[in-house]
Amino acid sequence: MDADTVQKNADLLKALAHPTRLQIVMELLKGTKCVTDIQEILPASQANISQHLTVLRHARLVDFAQDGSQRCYYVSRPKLTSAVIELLVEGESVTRKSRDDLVREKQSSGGACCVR
Amino acid sequence: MDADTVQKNADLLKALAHPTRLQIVMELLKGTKCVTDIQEILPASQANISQHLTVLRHARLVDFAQDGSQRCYYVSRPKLTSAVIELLVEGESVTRKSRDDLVREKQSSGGACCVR
DNA sequence: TTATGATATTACAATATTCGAATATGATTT
DNA sequence: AAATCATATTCGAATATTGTAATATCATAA
Repeated sequence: MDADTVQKNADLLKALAHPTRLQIVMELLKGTKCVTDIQEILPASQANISQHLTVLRHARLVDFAQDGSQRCYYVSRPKLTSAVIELLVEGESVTRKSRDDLVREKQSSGGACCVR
Repeated sequence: MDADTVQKNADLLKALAHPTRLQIVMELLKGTKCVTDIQEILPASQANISQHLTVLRHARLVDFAQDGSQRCYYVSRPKLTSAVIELLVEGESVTRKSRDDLVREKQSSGGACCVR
């Protein structure tokens, strides 16, 4: 990943990294919704939801189709977002390694490790 | 996902959502490294790298094993982090839908859509 | 065309993040 | 014990994010 791509991907993650925005995306993955629909589901004001949708839109994670006075929002990169959310839901447990574990790893797998 | 889990997962994403931290994790996925090793790879100061490692550690994304005066950092949830990074590298292209697309989706898939 | 419903924008205060500079801590070597 | 290497912490200024309140826009209905 070149520096520019790293920055873009960090920005993408940042857009997802807010509880309200994460919930909005999860709801939209279930189906297209307008702002009012989202308001009925999440405990946030209309203005606030609209602001979060703007952030998600700028990150190109969601988009909308206009339907009269409503805007039907949908997830514009559903595979990416649903896969990330799946991974979060799975919730890998934390691995702890001792110095000795690292020494052993260095032995077996060639040596890409800082341990002596 | 209950409210508490949403918050925790948003925090996890936030820890990853910084270019320097994302790069640190990518480097550590290649192999355990101490702070000095990371300094030689990334364009950031010692203090700054240490600060970012603290953030990653608090998010339980990395941990270290002490080796004398060095700290060998490693990724403590490698499946989660490598899978997320894989997805970012793949880079799903953005889908754009018209109102008519949404109407059609509503027709076929039952009706979980806000469109008329 | 006035009213209303749906959504966006602006302004602003509160809070959080970021990074550099300086300093501290802890282990190892001399 | 003093010097040195590896790393962490603290402080503070700059910047960014967040939420609320108020207002604006825009489409439709009356």
